[in-house]
Amino acid sequence: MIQAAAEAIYKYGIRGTTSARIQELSGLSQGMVNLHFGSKEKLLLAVAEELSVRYAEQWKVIAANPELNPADKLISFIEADFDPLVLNARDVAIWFSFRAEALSNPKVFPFIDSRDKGFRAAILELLEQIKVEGQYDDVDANLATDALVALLEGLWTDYHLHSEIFKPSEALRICLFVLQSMFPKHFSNQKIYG
Amino acid sequence: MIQAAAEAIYKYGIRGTTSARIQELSGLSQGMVNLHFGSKEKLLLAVAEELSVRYAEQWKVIAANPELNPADKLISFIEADFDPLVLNARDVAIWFSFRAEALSNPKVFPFIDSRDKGFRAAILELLEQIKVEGQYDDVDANLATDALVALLEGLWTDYHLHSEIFKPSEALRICLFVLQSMFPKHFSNQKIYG
Amino acid sequence: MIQAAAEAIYKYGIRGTTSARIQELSGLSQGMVNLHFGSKEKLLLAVAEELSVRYAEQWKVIAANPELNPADKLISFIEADFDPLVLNARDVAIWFSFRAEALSNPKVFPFIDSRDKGFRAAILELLEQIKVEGQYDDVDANLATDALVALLEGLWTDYHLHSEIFKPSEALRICLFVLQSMFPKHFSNQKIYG
Amino acid sequence: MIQAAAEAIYKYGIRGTTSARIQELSGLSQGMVNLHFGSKEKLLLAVAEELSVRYAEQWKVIAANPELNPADKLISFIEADFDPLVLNARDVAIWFSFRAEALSNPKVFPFIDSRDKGFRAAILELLEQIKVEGQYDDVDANLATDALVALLEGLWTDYHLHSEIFKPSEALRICLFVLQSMFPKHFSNQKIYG
DNA sequence: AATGAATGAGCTTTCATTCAT
DNA sequence: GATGAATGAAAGCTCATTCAT
Repeated sequence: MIQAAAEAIYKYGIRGTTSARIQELSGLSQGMVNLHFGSKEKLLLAVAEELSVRYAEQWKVIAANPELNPADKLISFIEADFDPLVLNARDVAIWFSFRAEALSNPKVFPFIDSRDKGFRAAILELLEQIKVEGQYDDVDANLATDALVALLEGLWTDYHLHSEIFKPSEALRICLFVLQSMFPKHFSNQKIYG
Repeated sequence: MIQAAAEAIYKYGIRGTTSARIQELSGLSQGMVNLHFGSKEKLLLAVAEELSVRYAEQWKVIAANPELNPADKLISFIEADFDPLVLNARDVAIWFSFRAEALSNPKVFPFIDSRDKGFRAAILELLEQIKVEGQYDDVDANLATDALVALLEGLWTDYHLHSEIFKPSEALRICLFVLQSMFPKHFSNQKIYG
Repeated sequence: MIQAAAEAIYKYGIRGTTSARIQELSGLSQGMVNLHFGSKEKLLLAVAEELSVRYAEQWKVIAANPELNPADKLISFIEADFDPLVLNARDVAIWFSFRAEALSNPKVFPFIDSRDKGFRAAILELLEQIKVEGQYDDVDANLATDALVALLEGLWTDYHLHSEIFKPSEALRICLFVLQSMFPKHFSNQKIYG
Repeated sequence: MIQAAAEAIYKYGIRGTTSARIQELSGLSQGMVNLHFGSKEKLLLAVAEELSVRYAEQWKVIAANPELNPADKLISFIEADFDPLVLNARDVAIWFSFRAEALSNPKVFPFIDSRDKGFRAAILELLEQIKVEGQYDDVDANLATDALVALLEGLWTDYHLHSEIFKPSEALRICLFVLQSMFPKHFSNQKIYG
């Protein structure tokens, strides 16, 4: 039913996501939504949570990998961000729907803000390691982190609006180009144009 | 009435923006929405258009200024992007509401996509000029443009979710830091930390 | 404005006859209806009255003609009933609209019932004269009157529903056929098939 | 609910038949109309259909009776036309309401025109048989049919406008009088005055 | 007298939710 | 637990009427 609700948000938008359409897409009975989730609103929150958990799980697996050096881990993070598991038209559309709801509906906030808490900290830690490794003394790791996080957000926005022409490989190149500008010793040319 | 509708979207979200609430916020009568806009939906489009036009006008004034050199013009673009005229809690919330609608409601798309068409071209032109000026031979102006546009988008997203703690000056620093990494001769340190 | 209202009833039906449509068809301003008629309802009554008066005037002119003998006067009555002045698609449609309203809206009743009062009496008088003239002893003039009046009503109904294929000459033949059956000496064959 | 809608049309006219009044008369909830009929308009069509079917069923039973000779069958037709099952104030009022709608709302036309198709053919067949039986060489069966059908229509109109004083027995006498005039051998005096 | 912007009661319809089965 | 007919609050919209100009 969470999938049906997700599909409904994607197809009809949050405003067009009615109980009837969720029911139609799920093939279940009318009463099911309220029986299992209490209300439509709670089902929508469950959709948000499902997305949030899926996104967090992915990068946490990478973060926990002891075999990767900081630069490779960072690239893995970025690649994961453009992985169809999380970056697909439906889920990104839902993500943006909840983002739009976040201000007027504080209950969804924790789910759509999940990037910010641990994710930013993980990026920051990597960039600080890279900074030390490469002796990039004039680089502010915090600024670089904010830049990278915002860049990823912006690329998701681009994907949301142009999912048909958006190329994940191109997005990756953009990120690597920025990283290369900041940390030239770690992110060499061939990785971008290879 | 456009203002009242905008306020309603901000306060109640797009889903909670009912005719009754628009009426309440405007202080006008029920019939006004349909009298002047034909339908609530058309009023919402008028809100989107108003935002779109306001945003476009601002950067076009800067683009048309012949006295600015490319680097200063670019900085003006970025500063304008964080100007309260366009970057304020209400309007950004509305912006995100329409972004979320864009996929399921193609009519709003032209208004929320306005950044992409002319704006990107203007940025690209500036970066190409800077590239030539500074002989940054290994910089791909297209990649840099995509990066900068995405960065601005991402910072807006950050503002949308954290408008109380977001500092425009910090956002500007992030942008300058990225530009400095790419075009060190043009965007010097003191501008960031000054 | 009465004409515009009549046109609206014809084009859109009584239910679809809104002030806006009357205004559009009249080319006048919104306020005119209330200014000159007090309310839309009163304008509709004026339409009914106009129709009623026009119908009554026509047969009364015939009734007042001293040169016609009873049989010819009766035929004139019938011919007048199928005259485009009263039997035209628009006016008959309006007639039926008000007939439908008559039960739930007693104010229109006098206008759409106008046939019954004087008209029936005039017919009865003619048939009684014809009966005496022709010594049709076994003909009940009252029955014949009711039959003829009902026949005319029924033919109007037929016209209302099939105005494109309805032929007034055929309707006249039907009436003459009935009259001939009742009063064979007065309404000869050749008049029907001539 | 069809009954409630019918009642509403009778009491308030088609214009006054609002969802609220149908609901009030039915004792059911607001949502019922749309739940079961999709829209108020479709419910009204269902009312028209119900009337149409009821009327058609009645005369078709008579038409299918092999025991009746043509003259008796014709009289049965006429009697059926004045039977309270179809000739009652409410249903005739509704009939006229839909007649008035027919021109501007083609969807109702099939239902209110049902008399014309099969009914006329059935009458014509009977009159042709009677004509042959009685050797009424100078009677045009088509004219007679048109006359009779129009007569019945006209008597319904009379009933619609004066249901309290209208006497079905009198209406029957009128019809028999006309038939007797046309086919004297088949429809004798005593049947009228008996 | 004439206008038409403005009004708001009342319309049809939608839809999340309930609850008897 | 599962169902879906039934509910009614609330939605968007229409439209006759008002009234300042």
